[in-house]
Amino acid sequence: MATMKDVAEAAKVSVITVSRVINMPDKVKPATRYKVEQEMKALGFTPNIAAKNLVSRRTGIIDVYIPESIDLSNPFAMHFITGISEVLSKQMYSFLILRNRTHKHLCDGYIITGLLKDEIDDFYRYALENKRPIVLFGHTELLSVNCIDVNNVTGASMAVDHLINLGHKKIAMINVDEDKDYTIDRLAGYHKAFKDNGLPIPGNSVINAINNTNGGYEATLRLLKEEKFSAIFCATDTIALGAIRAARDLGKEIPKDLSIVGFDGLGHQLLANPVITTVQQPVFRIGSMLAELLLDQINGDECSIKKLVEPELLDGNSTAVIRE
Amino acid sequence: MATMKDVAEAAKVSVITVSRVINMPDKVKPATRYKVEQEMKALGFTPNIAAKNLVSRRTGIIDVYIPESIDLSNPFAMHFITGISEVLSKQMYSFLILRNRTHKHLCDGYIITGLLKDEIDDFYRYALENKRPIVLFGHTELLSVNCIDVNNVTGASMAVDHLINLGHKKIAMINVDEDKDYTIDRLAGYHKAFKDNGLPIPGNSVINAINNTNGGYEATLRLLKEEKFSAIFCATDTIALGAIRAARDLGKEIPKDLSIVGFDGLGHQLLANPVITTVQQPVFRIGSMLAELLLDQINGDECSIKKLVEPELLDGNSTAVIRE
DNA sequence: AACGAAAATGGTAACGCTATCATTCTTGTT
DNA sequence: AACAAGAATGATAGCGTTACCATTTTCGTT
Repeated sequence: MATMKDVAEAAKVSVITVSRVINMPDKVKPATRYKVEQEMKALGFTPNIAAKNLVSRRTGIIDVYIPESIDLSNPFAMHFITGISEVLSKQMYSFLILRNRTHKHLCDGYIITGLLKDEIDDFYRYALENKRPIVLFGHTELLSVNCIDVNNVTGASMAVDHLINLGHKKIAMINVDEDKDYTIDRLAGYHKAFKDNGLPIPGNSVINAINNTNGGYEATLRLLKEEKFSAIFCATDTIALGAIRAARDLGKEIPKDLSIVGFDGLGHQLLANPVITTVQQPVFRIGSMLAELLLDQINGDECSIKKLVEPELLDGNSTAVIRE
Repeated sequence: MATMKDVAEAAKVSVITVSRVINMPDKVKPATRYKVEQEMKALGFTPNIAAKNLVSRRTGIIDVYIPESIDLSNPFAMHFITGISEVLSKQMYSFLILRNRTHKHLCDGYIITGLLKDEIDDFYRYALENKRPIVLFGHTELLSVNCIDVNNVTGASMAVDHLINLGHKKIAMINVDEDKDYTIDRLAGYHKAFKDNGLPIPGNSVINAINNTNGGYEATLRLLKEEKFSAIFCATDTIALGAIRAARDLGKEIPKDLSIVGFDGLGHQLLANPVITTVQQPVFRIGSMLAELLLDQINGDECSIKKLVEPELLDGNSTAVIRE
């Protein structure tokens, strides 16, 4: 493997000039630069990342924390990771997907997602100690943690708006049974839609469930036993899946007898029946934005960004105009 | 950040002894080892990977080549990557997903997938030059390339067997229009099933298609125009999706009028109707096996392994007993 | 107690790169 | 032609680890 020394000898310059051709080409006279570049090509020179990292005190690795509760095999997670990967690999960074917080490891920065408030605080302290920047998919008030989140409030309100526009008034919500920002915000969006449309916020219409298909299934059974709802807004697509199964088991046809909207945009609904109407999070874009933000921070940009991106309503066929 | 020197001073030993505690603990007297370990904990010492890599001439990075033609967002790809990630991160290796072959980059080894025969040859030459091991998801006769592949022959024959057992005799196949090992093998498996069941291999029953839903759609229209088939074996689930749409557009009910089997196991068919009967590849396991094999090779094991893993038939409801 | 072999430990030089400061070469101005 | 100021280049040290060889310690044997 050719080193800078080899290139330097071949081009009859010093190693440091070769280094400059790579890192600050403007500082090298065009003629010298050309000669060096020719020799680099001829020798098939590739810089040794380990050496570079050693001297610049970097590892070249970004830790991506995704808790085990998030299924990596769903397209939602994958798009996110692909977005990150796209940006990082261009900058010769590589990344490690870590599944639990105890797996501590030296890296240049963290992309974290899906953690609870106090977990983020822990992380923040740990990262501050090591002077490593953090970016977060989500939201926190902690300084020097750049965040990007989907606007869960407007997202949820779009979903419920859609139902209201179809004539629904008795709209229930199945929320996720966890104290996270997104659950609070989606609930707020649910309320907002009623308010925006000049409707009273219904009582006894929100029920909590564990975020899996079973949770959605059972919540729906409970929900439809007591009150008569014509539509359900599910805080996640996974819950919506369970809701649809439960409704069918109760003999209801979807969307004729019951409209259902989800949230997330799991994708791959190719042969699904019904295709769930859902609020899609642009996770690919969020992943790449977070990676860019993190690299900026690593390179010394002291910006503090708390950004919300707007999701999009994907109309499927799990919703219909209410029957009179 | 604490270095070995700090630990050495604190424990009143030399740096090299600290190094030995980490890399060859047996060579250090228990009392010394204990003292060093205590100090490592107290100082929160983590070895500097860059320095380790520099001196041991490694990069700590594995390049994973997945051609752009493979959609990273499908669960199939994701399980594969997760399998790789699981193994590598335990050994403090990290990985880069590369999407085209021109993106050449120094690494400790390659995991490659989805390449054509001559592309593998190219790769092989390049990797040999750099003395970097390769493992392949697929098959090749090249020495020192360890391969793991799904047994596409038995997989395809399982699928067709299943149809034959349901009473089907006029079984068509839609194969992928590419000259890859898996297409050849799945075709061979199709033939094998007839032979195993003592049936004659039908003529004019195999048609090629581009590997996407449109390809499957159009191939099915062509197929059903001429001959009367009661079942179709699709070489991929993606083609099967298109086939189902085409059949429906021709007014056929599935599985009543036409049985369809796919191959791959894309997953996430939660609300799908029908759920495609398919041959599932254990991609997670293949990913982790490949990663382990590669690490073994990097550590000097000169083993040559060409292994086939057996896929599994997942029964959905896109197949039914033939109507008389 | 003296000796030798084996175990345990240490000193020093790399690994390939960049930072820092020093030196040489250009160029424009008087 | 002389000079200053800036551009271009170079010499050297050091990043944190391991490899190699040298030295010291330990322990059983005579």
